[in-house]
Parts: sequence; structure tokens; C-alpha cells
Amino acid sequence: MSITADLIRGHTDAIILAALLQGDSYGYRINRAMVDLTDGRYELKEATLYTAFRRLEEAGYIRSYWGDEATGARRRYYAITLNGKNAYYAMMREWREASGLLEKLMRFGGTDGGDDSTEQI
Amino acid sequence: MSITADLIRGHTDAIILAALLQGDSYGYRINRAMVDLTDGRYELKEATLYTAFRRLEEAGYIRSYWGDEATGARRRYYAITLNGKNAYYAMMREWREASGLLEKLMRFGGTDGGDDSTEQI
DNA sequence: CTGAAATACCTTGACAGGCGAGGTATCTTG
DNA sequence: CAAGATACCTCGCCTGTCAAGGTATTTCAG
Repeated sequence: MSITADLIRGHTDAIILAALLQGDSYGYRINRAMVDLTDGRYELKEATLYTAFRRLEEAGYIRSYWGDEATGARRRYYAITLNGKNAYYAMMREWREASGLLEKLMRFGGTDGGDDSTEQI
Repeated sequence: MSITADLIRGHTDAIILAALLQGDSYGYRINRAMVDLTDGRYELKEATLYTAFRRLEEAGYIRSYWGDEATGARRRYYAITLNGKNAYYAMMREWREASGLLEKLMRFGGTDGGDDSTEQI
């Protein structure tokens, strides 16, 4: 089944920026790409996605403009800015460090002293 | 500098359970172990820690009891339960899957279709 | 002896991100 | 014509984090 929300929390921005690194895109399509890439195990919920777009635009990491397609529903396209790219690389560095730490912490919580009572039930 | 909270968010429970897999321990010590293991780059804040203890105990993943040390401040020890161990293994499986997906999504957001406008500024 | 720091616990209230539910409008297809 | 896909958006709740504040005990420098 799908990944729990909290494991994803905080990564939404990086995911969206990564998608936009490939070129301008719009909400619905980015969402679809996520589902496809993960074989349906992960989906950016719409409310989350659009909230993130607004957050990212406010931060100056993306710009938006309306598409001019004559056919189909109107689309709001997003483009990553220079600041956005820099932010993305920073997020990736953070992610690498954090996941390394997490791996270490979760593999071995390490109370290390090992003297106290260790009775189990 | 320290890792941002949101990257760690949701992993607190797994971290605590991992620590308790090594044997019973108490809040202050677990916290110290985290700081030591990560060279100070990550710290479980006290409020977060004690909130998590209550959450985990309520879920039946840990049990608690007061230590009987004659010296020093009183300590509340925590022990992981069978349910807690199972939960820990489940969390680890989830983490493995989620981090794999995340890695994929963040490395390549993949709008894949690559037909639309791709102008950048 | 005194006062600061360390050990050890705990609660309250605010905040931020995720998302269920609900809504709008257009186009396609049976 | 109705249903479903495409495409956008908002409101309000929930949950986990944490700054700030608090208690009590022990240790140790001055």
C-alpha cells in the first residue's frame, strides 16, 4: 500500500522542484508522473500539491503562467527559478545527510552503556 | 548544522524503538545517545521525545516503570514490547521502501512526456 | 555553605504541512 | 445526454514538532 504521509512530509517541495528541473509542467501532470514512477505506491494529494505550489512560488523557487492551449481545460504551468534550483540542490544535500543519520539511528539506537536492567517481557 | 525537523519528522518513533531494542533505557539517556551518535547534528527535542513516549505507550509498543536508583534524579525506564518490535520492523520496511521511492522521485521528477513548452528563464 | 550546572522529568500552546471533502469548468466518449 | 477524464482551487481538521516554562535532585567549584 501507499507510503505513510509522515515519511513523505517535508519532501514534497524537493519532489516538485525535481520534476520541474526536467522542464516546465503543471499540477495534474506532475501528479500523474509521481503515480506512474512509483507504480501507484505514492501520490501527491491534490490539496498538498497546490499548497506546495503556492508555498514554493511565495519563496521565489518557482514561477507560474497560464498555458495557452486552445483545447482542454486551462493549465497553470510552473517553471523553476535559479533560486529554486539552488534550493533543490541544498535540499538534496540535506536529504543525503539526513537519510544517512536516520539509517544509523534506526539501525542502532545505541544506548551503548548497556549496564542497567535489561529484563524484557 | 543540524538537520531540519521535517526531514526527520515521522521517524521519531522508529528511532526510539530502535534505541529500546538494545535494552531498557530512559529519556535523558536516549536523547544523549542520539546527540553522540550524530555528532550533535541531530537532537530529539525533549518535548518531542516525551510526547513520543506517551504515544508509543498508548499504542502498546513500549511499557514504562520507575527506576529504583537510590542516587540521582528518578528515572522512568521504558521497555519495548513484542508489539513494539513488530511495529519497528514494519517501520523499517516502510522506511526502506519510502526512501527508495523518494530517491527516485527527487533524482528525476520525470514529466516524461516531454512535448509541451520547455522554455526556461 | 552557596550557587550554578548537570541530571532527569513533565506540560502548555502555537505552528506548519498533509489531506479529506467539497467545489468549479471543460472536453471526450459511449 | 450522462459519465468520466482533465484540470484547477479552497476550507478546516489532524498530527507531530518544539519553544518556553516548570519541578526536583545531585554534584562541584569557589
